Amino acid sequence: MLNEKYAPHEIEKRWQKIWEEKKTFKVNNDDPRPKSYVLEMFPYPSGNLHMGHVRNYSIGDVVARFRTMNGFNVLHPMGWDSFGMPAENAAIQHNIPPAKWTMDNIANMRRQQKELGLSYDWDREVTTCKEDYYKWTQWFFELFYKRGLAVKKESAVNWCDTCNTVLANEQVIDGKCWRCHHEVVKKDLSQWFFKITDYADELLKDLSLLKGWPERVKTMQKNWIGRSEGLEFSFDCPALGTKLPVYTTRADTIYGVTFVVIPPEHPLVEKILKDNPNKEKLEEFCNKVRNTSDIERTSSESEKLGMYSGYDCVHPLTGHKVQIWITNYVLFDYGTGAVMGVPTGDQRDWMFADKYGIDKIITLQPKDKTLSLDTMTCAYEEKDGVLVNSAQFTGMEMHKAMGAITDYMEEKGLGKRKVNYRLRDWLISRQRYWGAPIPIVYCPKCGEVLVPEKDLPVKLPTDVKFTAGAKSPLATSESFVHCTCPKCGGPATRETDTMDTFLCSSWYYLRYADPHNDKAPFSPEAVNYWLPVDQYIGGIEHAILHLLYSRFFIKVLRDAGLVKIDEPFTNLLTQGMVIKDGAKMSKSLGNVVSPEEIITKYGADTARLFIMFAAPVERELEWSDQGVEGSFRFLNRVWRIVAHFETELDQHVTSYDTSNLNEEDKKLRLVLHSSIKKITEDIEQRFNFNTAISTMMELVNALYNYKDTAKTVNAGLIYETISNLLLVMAPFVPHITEELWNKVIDAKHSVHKEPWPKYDPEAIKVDEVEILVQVNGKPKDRMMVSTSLSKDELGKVALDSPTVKTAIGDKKVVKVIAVPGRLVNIVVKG
RNA sequence: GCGGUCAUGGCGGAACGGCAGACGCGCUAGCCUCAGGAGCUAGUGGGGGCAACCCUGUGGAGGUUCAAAUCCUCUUGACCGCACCA
Repeated sequence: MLNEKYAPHEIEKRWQKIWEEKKTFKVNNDDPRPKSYVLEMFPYPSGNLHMGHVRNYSIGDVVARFRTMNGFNVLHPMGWDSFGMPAENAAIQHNIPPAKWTMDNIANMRRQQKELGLSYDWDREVTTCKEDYYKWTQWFFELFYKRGLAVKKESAVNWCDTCNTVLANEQVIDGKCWRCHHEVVKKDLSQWFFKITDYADELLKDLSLLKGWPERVKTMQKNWIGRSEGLEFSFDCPALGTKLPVYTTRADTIYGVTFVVIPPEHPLVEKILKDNPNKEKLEEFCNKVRNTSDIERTSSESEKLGMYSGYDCVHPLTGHKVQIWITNYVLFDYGTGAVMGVPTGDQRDWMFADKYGIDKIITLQPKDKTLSLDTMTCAYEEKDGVLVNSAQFTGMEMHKAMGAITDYMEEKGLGKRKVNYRLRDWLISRQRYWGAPIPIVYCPKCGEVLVPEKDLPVKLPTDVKFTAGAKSPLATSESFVHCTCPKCGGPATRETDTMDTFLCSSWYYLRYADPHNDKAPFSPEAVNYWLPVDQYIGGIEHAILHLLYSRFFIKVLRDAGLVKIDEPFTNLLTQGMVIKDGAKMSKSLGNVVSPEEIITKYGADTARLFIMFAAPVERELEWSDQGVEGSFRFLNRVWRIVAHFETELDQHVTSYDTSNLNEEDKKLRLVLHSSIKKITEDIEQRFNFNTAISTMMELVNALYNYKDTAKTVNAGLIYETISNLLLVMAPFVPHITEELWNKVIDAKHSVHKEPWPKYDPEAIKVDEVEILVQVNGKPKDRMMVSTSLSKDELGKVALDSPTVKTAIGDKKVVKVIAVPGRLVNIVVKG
């Protein structure tokens, strides 16, 4: 006998225990069913789950359970991206060891996840800060190193003073640190880089393979990689005894060059300064520019400043003198680090020339107009025009001229075509403690040496001071720093930096395939079976960072023969944020709703249902306490209607005569089968979980309606309806459905192991349908007609309607459009 | 500046080019109840009408179409990404 009242807490605790004991969601690598890999981005163990997590995992859980019910062997794992700064900050502030802080948080968050009833195979849990994981992260570093893709190089890098570490380009948002939001400064340091730029072209090109990714994410990656085609050529600088190479995408404006600009970082500056009469002032200027913050320096709004170097170079085509200027508006690490200045073709150059009185030459103008320096007030930056003052290219259309001039320069050996990328190499060193140590040893004799594979992992020491300042805390551990050289056996020191945590997360989805392997990061059989991830689900904030790094990793691993795939994630679903009162939930705004609080009040099923119902997955979800009540009310309605029909259900009438149904039965059966169809399509094809749920609500409403209107209860139909209702609801609200299934349908088998229901096409066929009759597009009448009518017959019936006749009056019927099953539109004139 | 997304009742949101507002929240009225912050029933875009009904309506202006929230052009606003990348 069912309880009269729905009591979520008792039900949920009980079933969670049973699922855990029976290992209901355990998955095997050898299973005859087709595989499906459903993955949610693993969390950083910050301490507590927030609503964003709940949304992420609820979506993943619905997809995973739906696929299981549809006959797939589904891999649905969970783990912890557990290296990172917050653990270290806890150590500094509260004197708690980072490992303890992290593991405590993991335990708490895992408990919260279990309270949500998520269908993870917990036996496959991975934790990136554990030795059995970071051993392989280090192993991958070595793989990259051996393939020449991990290199140490000196360069101006992003430095966050608050976090005391360097950052990758991708981790600098608007000139600020992605974690602490403090301003990032440039520092010249020797750091480890992964050469992601070697794969720039493929990372761009293969975006076209990702048909299951949102356009938005692909566009963001495309822009981030930023491929551009242009011409690289050099200006001769006889006075400095060297050449000055520049890069341009506007070869057509080459005859308009009147100066060349270089940044203070440019190697030529040293030569310029030597014996320069203006040395002091130039040096002062260079230092001033170098000390400007990065945001200021790279903002398009900041003033363009420069100083004439005192040296000129020679235009390769005209032989004219071209002044060399040192400026603050050129990026040293893009292209050749020097740029040609064309005042009439580029607004920045125009303003710069105006300010410092540099010559301007018009070399491009509109087809139907002649430009003059006397009347021009800004550069001509239009995307069409004709060349003037450009020797043999004068009169040529600009796009044609771009090619022609480039060809000419190549023929004469003056320059060559060049492709440049905005993407920079991935800086992976971090001067932090809580990360995987870089497995490198520095030997006075042998230089840079890899730690042999058999000695991995290089373990994190525990005898460190966290207040090391600009150096990694690892440097404070004597026992860690001093070692012997693996090559010569002499005394050596270890690299004290750790790896960016994004490296740990670039391969975790591979480890789930084979999580306990201690011989290799994974076996080829396991990854070949499970990978690629069929459905990846996570926040848009990783559009570039994690998703780009992971794609890069897979390409390198593929080239190393470790995997056979080109891309890690076939389909990507980017969920929207959970907000409240129009703003992101945050402690400082005081608008945080904690998942635990909701689970305590209504249970996990309500929380999951509401979060799936309140908004389409990709859009922002506005949290509404009243909305949650509505979801809870719905589950209560389900419970009561099942309880109401318990007597009929107990008879287990699993079949009935469908050819002899009364009106109420027919109606309910139609709603049932069209609901199954709609819900299946909503989940499978479009991820329209919100409308899938509204369809379930309609089905429940139909059941209530049946209860009130049916003169007799058809026990077979009720059994069919309620068992199917529980099945389609199961992925969304696993506890209540399991309980009801167990009590009234099948006490022996889990609802979550049942096959997904199929609708009966016969049941959704109707003999008669209501169609709308329009006259000139305006609704005039509606009528029940047989579905077997042809278009012509439909038109005739419509024209016969008295209402329609009145509406037509004495006007002339011009055309009749009939759409079977929908409407007839009669076009009249006069 | 470049690239992208979006705009529908009081609110969250539905709607293969085919009856706009499904479903839910909120609100109103009624029933049930000692009571209700429980449950049930009905109503709920705006304007008009006693009424059957009529007019109007998807940010704005045009266009395509028998038919437009949906397609096209322009425009306004909001949000997001990149941004001195030569």
